[in-house]
Amino acid sequence: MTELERQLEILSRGCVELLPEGALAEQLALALKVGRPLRVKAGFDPTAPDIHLGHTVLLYKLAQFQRLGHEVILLIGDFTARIGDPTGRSETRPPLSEEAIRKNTETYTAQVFKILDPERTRVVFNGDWLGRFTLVDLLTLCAKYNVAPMLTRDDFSKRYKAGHPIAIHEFLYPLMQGYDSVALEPDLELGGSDQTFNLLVGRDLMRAYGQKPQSIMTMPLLEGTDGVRKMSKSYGNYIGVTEAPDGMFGKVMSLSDELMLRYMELLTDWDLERVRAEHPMAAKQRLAMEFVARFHGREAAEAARDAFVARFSKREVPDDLPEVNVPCPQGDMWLPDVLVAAGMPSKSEARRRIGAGAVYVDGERVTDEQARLAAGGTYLVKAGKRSMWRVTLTWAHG
RNA sequence: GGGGAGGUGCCCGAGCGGUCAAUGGGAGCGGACUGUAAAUCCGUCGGCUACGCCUACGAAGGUUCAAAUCCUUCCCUCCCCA
Repeated sequence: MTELERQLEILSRGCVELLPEGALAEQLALALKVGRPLRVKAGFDPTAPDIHLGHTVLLYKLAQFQRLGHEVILLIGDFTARIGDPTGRSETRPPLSEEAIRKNTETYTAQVFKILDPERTRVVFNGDWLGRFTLVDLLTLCAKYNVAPMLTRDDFSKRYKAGHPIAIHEFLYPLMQGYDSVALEPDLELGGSDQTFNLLVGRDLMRAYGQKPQSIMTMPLLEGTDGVRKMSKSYGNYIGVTEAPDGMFGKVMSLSDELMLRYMELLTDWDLERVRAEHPMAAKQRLAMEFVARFHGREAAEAARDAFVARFSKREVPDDLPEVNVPCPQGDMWLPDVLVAAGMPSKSEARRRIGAGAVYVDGERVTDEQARLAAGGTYLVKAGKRSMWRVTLTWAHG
């Protein structure tokens, strides 16, 4: 396999589209011949405070470029975030405050370098040039694009036909994003598959400004832990990169087998054929380790795995059990009251769990709703697979 | 500007004077089976030591022995015409 083939294989893994066809191969061939790395741009609007695994699909791809020696430009859309990308929206986005953007930018950049090599990443902010745009600059920019292609976009055309408002500035979003490419002159821009239109506008604008148009690589939007909808905080199906090791490990372990392969495809460079031959659980543990290590380090990953295996595979009692101290005004306490004190949302819920046979005290299943625990003792209380505490009933005068 | 429809539990969505804490589906939760997977099956899904009581059907009032269901006002969504 030649170096060109090797790079092409790594880089094209998982991606949805490479436009125009064959462009990347040509660019790579030239880059290798001349010894000049490709300049790759990817933009992120700091519209949310934290990033999740879904965002890291692009970052991982950028890291792959880096490892092959290419130049990565990470564009922070601090200016474009103020408008908000209208892509896929059925209505105008509310604008973000500068304050929120600034804060998000901080956390973003911190989290991004868990994946990217900071030494080899150029971070730029589009506020640096878009913030200085004059009206003349803007008019020049606008003169280089047409309304017609804007209206062919699915989201805009739906809104237009339905008579829903499209604010003029929403047309400006793709133009500004495209202008970023004019300002940075990348060889290739990487984006989510929902960004295809915006990325193509970048090509058109570069051409219009007399530059060599960038090629385009789009990546799929990662499915969330439900395996259906795209990963998103608002769907609650996400794995955040700042999540605690144990929680992250557990979430990965509960992915379906099929989804696990999808995550591996997009977020690792592992040989999927080989993974398929493995026991799915072993493979999943490896993936969980990989993610935890990526964001929290090797040691944390090992600890998370050990805790997981002990707790769920061997069903041992974890040693970091939450300790709960419950003041007990009498000689003993009604079990549902104890459960509520430990963290159950309500006594009704506690009684339901007892009735369902989910409650164990010191390893013994309790099915009697009227059960009471004596004050002064410490008990191992379990109320379903995810709720377990070490409860101490402290005798206290009421 | 004119006309019409509607706001119900986490979500979707029935109910249109009592038998409604409110059918059904989804999500969630628990149990069984497991690899804390998927699939499947069963159960549960406002609160309260409960064959009863309290709080709930956009908000506030009102009519009734009795209202999610009727009336009034208000708030908010959506659709059609111009």
